[in-house]
Amino acid sequence: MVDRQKAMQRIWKTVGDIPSGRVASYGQVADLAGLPRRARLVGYALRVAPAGLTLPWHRVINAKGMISFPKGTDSYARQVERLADEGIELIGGRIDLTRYGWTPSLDELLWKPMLGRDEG
DNA sequence: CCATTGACCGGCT
DNA sequence: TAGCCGGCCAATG
Repeated sequence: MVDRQKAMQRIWKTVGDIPSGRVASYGQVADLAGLPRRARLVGYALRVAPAGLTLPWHRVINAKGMISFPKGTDSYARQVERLADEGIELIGGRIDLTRYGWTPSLDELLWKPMLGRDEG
């Protein structure tokens, strides 16, 4: 249906739509990008993303609410720090999805501005 | 072409 | 919380 390249572009766009202070799972990003069951492709797309493309990759975590990089790696540390900068903290290595999980409204799905939204 | 390896997911124990 | 399993899809040897 969708070319791999096109699919990845959709993924990059969707990731770019995740508001600051919120997180989305790989599966959720795939779903919002119109690519159900393609969570793994999201991970791949982020990995091969062009260096010139600045994406909020740190806002993408796995469905368990945990960072998918092995703990102790530099990547893991960077992600934790970036999340902390946005007020997102880990408790027991996990992020509270009910609190920080991105729940895009219909408006957000239709017109996709990069306006930050106030958070509770 | 088969096997292995991922920035994954959901269900079950 | 932690582990195992089957499903999923793309890249690599």
